[in-house]
Amino acid sequence: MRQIKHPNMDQVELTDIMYALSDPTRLEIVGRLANAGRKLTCGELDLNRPKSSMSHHFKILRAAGLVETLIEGTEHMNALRVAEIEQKFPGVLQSVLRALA
Amino acid sequence: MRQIKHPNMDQVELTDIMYALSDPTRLEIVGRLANAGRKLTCGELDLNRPKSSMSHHFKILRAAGLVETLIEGTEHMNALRVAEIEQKFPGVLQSVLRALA
DNA sequence: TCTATAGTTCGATTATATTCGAACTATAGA
DNA sequence: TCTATAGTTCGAATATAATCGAACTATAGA
Repeated sequence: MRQIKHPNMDQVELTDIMYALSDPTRLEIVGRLANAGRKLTCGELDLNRPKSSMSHHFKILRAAGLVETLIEGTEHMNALRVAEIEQKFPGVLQSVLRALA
Repeated sequence: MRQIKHPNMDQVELTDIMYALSDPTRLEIVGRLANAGRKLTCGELDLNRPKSSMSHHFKILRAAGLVETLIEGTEHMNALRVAEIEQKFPGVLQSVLRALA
């Protein structure tokens, strides 16, 4: 598996996004990715949880189209798909990020 | 029980709102309330589901601060708390409503 | 006071999510 | 080729949610 697969925006439902953002841990991840302004590894987020739990949450964030993960060496670099989400659902992610800040 | 209790906005968490909006049935209810532009009874929504199921979803929408229910006679009149939600979490509900339309 | 109506509550069933340890995969670097 | 590192997958336990029938509450109107 060379790179992780991500959904196209036209496959993403609003309910997927709402669901992904309904968990405090995932909202925390999203907030940190937004604040970082650069790609972060899962480890850098350090939410004090087992790797398998983090992996689970990232899977859901990816499925919702919120996060893009690029494999670089042994690390997985994560970024928010802000622009794409913004185009599909204008204002939704941006207003959530504003609410988090 | 004269009137139904609703949470103050300062008791409402963003995760509550995201969770409430993550269910297709509830998103449908929210969309219809927004489009109606007036208070609707549960029955008027007519989503073809048992009363107990509808009541369950309304309970969650109320707990999330999204819906306000006023008892008038035997009917429960429901409205979105658009202005209050907008003040607490600017843009969140509005952008979701735009995405639904 | 009786009846119909609107919605809630209760309780049980089923479905879906969360959590996390253990085993696994893939890559970098020695 | 060996080892360490980063993250995924698997599996099982536990928790939370959705669904809906049946019984209940409250009000309007006859």
